[in-house]
Amino acid sequence: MRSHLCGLVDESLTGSRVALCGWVEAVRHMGGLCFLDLRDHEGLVQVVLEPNTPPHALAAELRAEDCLRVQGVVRPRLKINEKLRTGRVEVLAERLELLNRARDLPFALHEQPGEELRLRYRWLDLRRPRMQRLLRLRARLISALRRWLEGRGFVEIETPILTKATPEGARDFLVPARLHPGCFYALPQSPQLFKQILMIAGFDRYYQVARCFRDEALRADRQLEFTQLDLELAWVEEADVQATVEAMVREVLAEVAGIALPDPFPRLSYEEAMRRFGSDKPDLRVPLELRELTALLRESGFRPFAEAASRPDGRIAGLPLPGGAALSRKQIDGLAAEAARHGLRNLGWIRAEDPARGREGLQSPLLRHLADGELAGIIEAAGIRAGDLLLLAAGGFGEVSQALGALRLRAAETLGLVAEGWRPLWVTDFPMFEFDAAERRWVAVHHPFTAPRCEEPAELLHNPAGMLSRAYDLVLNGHEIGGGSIRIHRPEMQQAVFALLGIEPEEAEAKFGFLLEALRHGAPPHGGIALGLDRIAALIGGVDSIREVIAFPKTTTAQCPMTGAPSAVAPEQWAELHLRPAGER
RNA sequence: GGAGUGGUAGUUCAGCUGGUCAGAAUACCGGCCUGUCACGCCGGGGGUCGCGGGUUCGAGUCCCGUCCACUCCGCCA
Repeated sequence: MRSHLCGLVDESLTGSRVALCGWVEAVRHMGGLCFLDLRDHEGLVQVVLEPNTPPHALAAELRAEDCLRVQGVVRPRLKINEKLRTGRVEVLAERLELLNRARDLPFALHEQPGEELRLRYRWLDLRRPRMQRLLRLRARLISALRRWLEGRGFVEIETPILTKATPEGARDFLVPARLHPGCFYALPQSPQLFKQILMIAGFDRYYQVARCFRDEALRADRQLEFTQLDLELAWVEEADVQATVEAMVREVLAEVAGIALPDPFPRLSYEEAMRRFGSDKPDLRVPLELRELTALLRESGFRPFAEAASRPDGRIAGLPLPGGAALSRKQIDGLAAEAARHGLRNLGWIRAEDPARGREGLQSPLLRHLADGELAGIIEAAGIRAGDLLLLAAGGFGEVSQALGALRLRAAETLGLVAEGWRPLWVTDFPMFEFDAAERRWVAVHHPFTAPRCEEPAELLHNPAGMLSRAYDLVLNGHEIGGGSIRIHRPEMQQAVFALLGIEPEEAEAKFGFLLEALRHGAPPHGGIALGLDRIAALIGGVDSIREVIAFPKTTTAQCPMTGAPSAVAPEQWAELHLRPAGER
């Protein structure tokens, strides 16, 4: 009612009698006149009380954030303040009704309190125009996605929240099963297996706005529970899924946020992404690229370079920063610290005053270690010009790539090189497995249900290290907003993957028997994707944290300042669930 | 599990190498103000300096521990 009426109050109603509800944003007195700013979600509506009218007595008692109903006549305003968006409408009040009195608030709505306070008093925080905008944007996004999918034959099917624990992947949230002592349900990390079952069940275009749960550390872009747009299609290959998702994302983001995305999205292999950008989710708004120096420095007289270049997995790479010579020593140290955070102990750099003068035109702690030819080769290979700075890293491929990838982003920000706009891309050709050195076994890069790039299980078993998968990630401006794959639809291949992951046949039957059995009943080829709705909403809303687009998020210690969750429960509840508090026997 | 930054009035913050450092703005309370819109002017109240311990003649300040918030690494199939 409030929004409805407020929405109707505009200048076209001049002279009309209206009733509207809202919070009193501010009360101002000027002689016998009183001005109230009544706030709806769009902004402020001004209410005027003239001297000595009955409502005035009440108005004198009002304070900010009281809840009020006003009846009166809309009249032309005398002044307008475009900057503050107030004074758009003036209502001469005939009757004021105080619906609910507000006590002093812990913070004024125009103030900028810390995040903990905002979360504790989330009902106040959410009243503010910024949060109204973000949550309404999120709602429009989800609504538009649903409409798009519904229009193309996708069926939304709900899958269980209480389900079965999965052995791999993230840590599960477990729910004790009262009716089955010692047994637990798990909250889903994703509806992955259910949607594959739905493909086998003949729902060949499924989607779900699905809440997912992972008991892992929280971050600006990670919450314990988050929302995926989960999709799956039968009888498809990579290009089909990608074309569908691309069209959906392109059309929906244009509709809800006026964002124009390229058609088609560029594709980049995982290998090329790591080589050129040092990341599997490169931000293409940044015009910087890594340069390969490994071969050039294989014979270097500088031991660290020669050693790194001779390692089988070694890499020496440079990151040229145009105009980077202007960076201060302190700023370079800051970049080195960033590299250290990503596991790179020594960051080399060469500052190019005038590379045409050879060694004389360069500044670097490395100068005395490198021969003239090497220096010239590096400058040439990296494309260094006067005024540039070259960052250098040597070591293992992953370590060097990741560190320079992080520096690429950091330096671009420092140098103001991040372009405006929206740059999506697909990252494809991921490896099927990577070797976990600590646990000395293969682990799935995507997940164990992802199809490999081969037809026969024997091929996979013969070459797990070199096998690529049929997975793909969707990246937007350096953020992974979705990941998916073509799935395994033959039980023999699924068993081969389980075997490579060290899951014994009996274990596989116990944990995934239902999937293997379903695959044996004529499973069609299928594939899909899951998009991170929180991340997409945050991106198009222009905010840095998904907490800003979640109504009631958790803090980084996984607590809710508003409700106090999680909290202790009574001993009777422990007993009922066949549990004992830690420490008791 | 690890690293970093922060925690001082309701709120946002200042407070240097330990010694009038208990401060500002805003909010709140009282008074004044006939077109205000973060109104303005005058006056007033308000703090366990996150918590615990230590060093010192003396700690908001230094040290140790701890809790909380945020960022990052690990982790997130």
